[in-house]
Amino acid sequence: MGRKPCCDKVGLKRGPWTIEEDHKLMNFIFNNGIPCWRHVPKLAGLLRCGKSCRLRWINYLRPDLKRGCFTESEEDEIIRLHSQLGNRWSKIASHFPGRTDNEIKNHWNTRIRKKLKLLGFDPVTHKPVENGEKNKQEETKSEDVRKDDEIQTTLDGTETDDLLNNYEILCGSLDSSFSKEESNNPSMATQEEDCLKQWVDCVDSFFSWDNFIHLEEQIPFPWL
DNA sequence: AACCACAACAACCGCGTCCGG
DNA sequence: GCCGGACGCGGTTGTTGTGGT
Repeated sequence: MGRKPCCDKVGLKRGPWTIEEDHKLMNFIFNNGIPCWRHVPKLAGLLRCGKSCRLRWINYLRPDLKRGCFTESEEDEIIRLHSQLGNRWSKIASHFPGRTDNEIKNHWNTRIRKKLKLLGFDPVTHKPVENGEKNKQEETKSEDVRKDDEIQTTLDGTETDDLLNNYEILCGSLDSSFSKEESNNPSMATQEEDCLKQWVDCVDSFFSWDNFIHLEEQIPFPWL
């Protein structure tokens, strides 16, 4: 029963990636593309499994990643998409160029879910929590959590009722098509440009580019 | 200054799906 | 159509950072 592990784990490194490992992986992918993740670690000289390399590349090293906090409008769209798609993070992420499913999932679990709960909505169904159920939940809350909730009931001075209204308006427009919005979005090109700039700034400060040999000649970047 | 609790994020794990043989 | 390998996804865990006591 069960699947074979994706790789022989003996002797493989785990945990946080070092700069040197990132460097090796990036250098390899820039020079060779991604032939087969299973072979990448060996060819790149890394003691990692292919899955780990893939994850690192997708979630952290990819040039088109947009790092930084989620904007309010991004959060709103995440909520809206989640109400439509559920926990299909990759599908949700596909609507946010430069954002990864992991990033969105983490943001949902750490912030948005709490926000919805505080507003009295079930983050799974996106429906208002029943009063009885809510009361039951309230009873089981610790004193500390309740205090926390009291503070949070007004966010930035906005009354909870207003927030509820906003949320309902948000969810009320579920029919609008995303692809249509995207295609009509004039800021999309500048967003991509910003992503690239951000990434270059980020990598610049992170690595010594002297270590890359004639990078511009070797990287098959589509924009070069 | 030291400790603790919590939040945020990175990374791992296991399963489902896809695809080529 | 079946099988097995590889990839992708979503849930979960681990690690690090930060604020409070």
